[in-house]
Parts: sequence; C-alpha cells; structure tokens
Amino acid sequence: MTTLTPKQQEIHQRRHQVLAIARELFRRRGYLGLNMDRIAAAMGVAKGTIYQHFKNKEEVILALAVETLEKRIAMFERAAVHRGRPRVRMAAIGCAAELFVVNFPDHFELEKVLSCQSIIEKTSENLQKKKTGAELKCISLAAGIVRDGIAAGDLELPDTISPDQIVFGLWSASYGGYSIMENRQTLAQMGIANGFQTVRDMNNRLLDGFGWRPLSTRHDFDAVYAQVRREIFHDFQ
Amino acid sequence: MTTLTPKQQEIHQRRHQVLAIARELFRRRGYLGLNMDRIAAAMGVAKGTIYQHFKNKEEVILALAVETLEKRIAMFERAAVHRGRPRVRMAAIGCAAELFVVNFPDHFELEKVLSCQSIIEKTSENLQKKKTGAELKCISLAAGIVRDGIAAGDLELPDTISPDQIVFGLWSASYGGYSIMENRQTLAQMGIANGFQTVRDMNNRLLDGFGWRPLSTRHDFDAVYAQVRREIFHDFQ
DNA sequence: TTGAATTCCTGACGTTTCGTCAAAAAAATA
DNA sequence: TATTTTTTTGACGAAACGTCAGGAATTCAA
Repeated sequence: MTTLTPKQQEIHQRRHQVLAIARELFRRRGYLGLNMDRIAAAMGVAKGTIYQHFKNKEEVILALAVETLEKRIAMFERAAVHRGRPRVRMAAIGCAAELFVVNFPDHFELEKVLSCQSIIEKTSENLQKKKTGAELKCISLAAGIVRDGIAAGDLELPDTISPDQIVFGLWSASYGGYSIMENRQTLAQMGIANGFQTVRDMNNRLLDGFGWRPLSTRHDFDAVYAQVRREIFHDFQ
Repeated sequence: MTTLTPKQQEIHQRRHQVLAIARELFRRRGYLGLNMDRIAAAMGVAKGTIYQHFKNKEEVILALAVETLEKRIAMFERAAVHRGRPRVRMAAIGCAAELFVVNFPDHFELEKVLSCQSIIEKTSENLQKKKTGAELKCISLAAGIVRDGIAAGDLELPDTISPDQIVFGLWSASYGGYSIMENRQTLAQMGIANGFQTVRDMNNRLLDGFGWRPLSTRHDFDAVYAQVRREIFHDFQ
C-alpha cells in the first residue's frame, strides 16, 4: 500500500541486519559475549542507531527468539498436514520439534537466557506477547491433532484432562529432555547414549499411558520418524 | 581433627554469610540485580574479601544452587523411604520434587540462570561437578525405586529402556513442566488452572505407559500425594 | 530548485559493575 | 616484642550499557 522511500527501506532492512549479526555473535559468544558495541562495529554503524531499533540488548535477544520461532511454526505446519492417523501425525510433530532443536541450536540457548526472570523483565511487553503468540500457535497445531485423535475414536480423555494438557505434557517432556541433554556429564553418568531417542520414547509412552491408538508397542514409530524426516524434512539436518 | 583458630572459623563462617546475603539479593532482584558490591556492602566488608571465597559472581550463583540441591537430596531421601509399593514410593518422590520447587522458588530461577552456556562457563569445573553430583544423587535415589519396581514384578522394561531412562523421563517432564508454568500467560491461554496437578498427571500417565503397576487409573495417586504431604512433609509449604 | 523543517545518525559521555592488586592492617609465629 | 605470614581494603582500570546534544542527511513545500 504505502510505498517506502529508499531511506525507510534502508531502516527497515537494518533491523534484519542487526539480528543477523547479533545471532552470529550470540551463537559464538553467548549472552555475555553479545554486546551492542560489537554489533554496531560489525555493522559499521554507530551504537545509537542500534538503539533506534531495539531498546536494549535483551530486546535483541528476544527478537532473535521470535524470529526462530517463526521457523518452528513453519516446521510444525509442515508436519501437521502429514497423512495418517492422528497419533502418527503427532509423531511427525515430535519429529519436527526434534529437527528444529538440531537445526537451530542457538534457539534453545536463547530460550534459556529468556527464561531468566531478570532478563525477560527488561524486554517490552509487546515482543513478549509476540513470542507467547508464536508458542501458542505451535501448541494449537498440536492440540488440533489431539482433537482429531479423539474425533477419530483413537483416544478417549478423562474429563479432567484437556487436549491442551496433553500438549503441555509432550511439550514439557521435550523441553525438559532437551534441557537436560545439554549437560553431557549428567547424560553420560546416566548411561544415556542417545538423548533424542529417549525423549521420543518417553513421549510415546506418555501417549500410550492415555491409551492413544495405535500404541507405540503396536506400531513402529521409529519408522514413522525416519519416514517423516525423509519425506517432509529432507532439507533439514 | 585440626582445630581452627578463631580467625579461620570467621573466614569459614563468612562463606555462608555471603551466600545468605546473595540468596536474598538474588531472590529479590534476580541475576542482573545481584552484584558483588552490594553483597560486600550488606556484609560490611570490602569487595576483595568476597573474591577470596568466590572467583566471580557466577560462582556465587552456582554455589547457591548447590546449597539448595542438598536440601533437595534430603527431601528425596525422606520420600524414598516411604512405605508402600515402589510405584507409590515414586509418587512420593514426585511429591518431594513438587514441594521442593514450591518451597525453594529461588532455586528454579538459579537453575535457569545456570542453564545458560555463557554463564556456567565462567564457573569452576569443581563446583560444576558438585552440582552434577548432587543431581545424580537424586537420580540414583529415583532409579533405585524403578529397580525395586522391577524386582517386585510391578514393572517390566523393554531391553532398550533402562531404569535411568525412566528417571530421565520423569525428570524431563517435571523440569519442563515447572519451566513452562512460569509463563502465566501461556498457561492461562492453554486453560491450565493447576500446573502442578498437570505435571503430576503427566508423570503418572508416563509410568502407566510403561505398565508400571498399580496404574494411575486403578489407584488414587492424588490421595498418595495428600498423604505424603501430611505424613512426610508436614513441615513444608 | 532551494531553503526550511524534519528525521536520522553519531560517538563521546556518564554510569554501573566487574575483577584486580598494591598497600595497609591484622594475626600468627618466633 | 619483633618479624613473618595472612587477610583485608578500596581505589583503580576495563568493559559494557544506554543516552543525548549536536551534526548530517533526507524530506517537504513553495
């Protein structure tokens, strides 16, 4: 609609430049290594200019997370339309979640930084809501599949448990599992060679616990994962 | 054995003082609000003295986490000796984990800060190992109960799954659940009124998925929780 | 086209906090 | 009590944050 002047385009562009450089810095040096002077220097721009786009360093980090979250939504959407029974489609979502973590390793680190109260509270409510919104989008995609499972007669939930709660359970186990996996020390001591496989197994058993058919004891979900990777996410990992 | 001079005692004492003040500061102001000058001022001591005990701010935070973790071990130990079938004892562990989170809310925030790569990498390997060791202590307590369940004939694990992996699953789901719960926004949007109850339910269903008897569909684990709180942890919450 | 008005950019600056270290103070030892 | 060792002190340099007055660039209007 409104055409942008070259200058306006440049400014608009710059936001992305900041994020690109910030992501690279964050990936290499982490939260403490990311600093505004360095971003400015790397962009060949004065520090004040960066602050025109982001009110502080934490807001940059939050923006990075929102950016990657959009990618996750796209991956979930791809997975959600997988053909098959709902429980198989849910496995495809699990596969997407796993590939997301592997392919955007910096995102998980962003999440951890942003989970700190004193860091997130420096960011704008507006961007926080954007992040929550992106998460909810993923959640609702998954919850839709749970509902499909119920509709298909593959799953009966007790009155006290909602589809969203099932998603909460899967999400918890995955998020927690991926977090714990980061401590190689712990994982090794527990004798867990393949953390991802374990997370998958646990998610499968959780759904088995609700009796969502086909049960993982009756259906080869490892094969489903392999297939999803091959057919839907051949461009990843 | 070796008796300490009054001076040595004072120094020894001071480490705890630092931690006590640091915890209070961290609780009130979080990671960014915790600073060494403030600790020193609050203790009526020069900053250099603090650095005699802790090489940097991050090490203080890690030490705080280790301190609270000892409390968790104590709680787990109390729960682990609960009378009853192994699966009921595992529920008691779950109850302990929940009460720990509620009663030491700052610990979870500490965990989140320490999960950041760029923060933990500033700390000493020595203290990191202490923390991992404390965690492994909790894990092995829980894994022991899994093994008891197998021994009692209440649970048969497939060859590919070890007792430690079951614990990994429970731990993941709890850790992840407690993390997600912190975002009230998300929780509300998902229509989850009681996050703790949901975490419990999910853990129960996970174990159901492995067929660990008695199944949560056949046994009132909510009653177990209530009982454990009443009988074992009456001095908490 | 040109001059005024507006918007944008700059980088020096004040501030905070970190972690250090030479010198002073205190404690231990002889 | 004198000397040595240990501990404490706080001023200091460095790093990073976020700001803002003034200068540069752009837009607008005649």
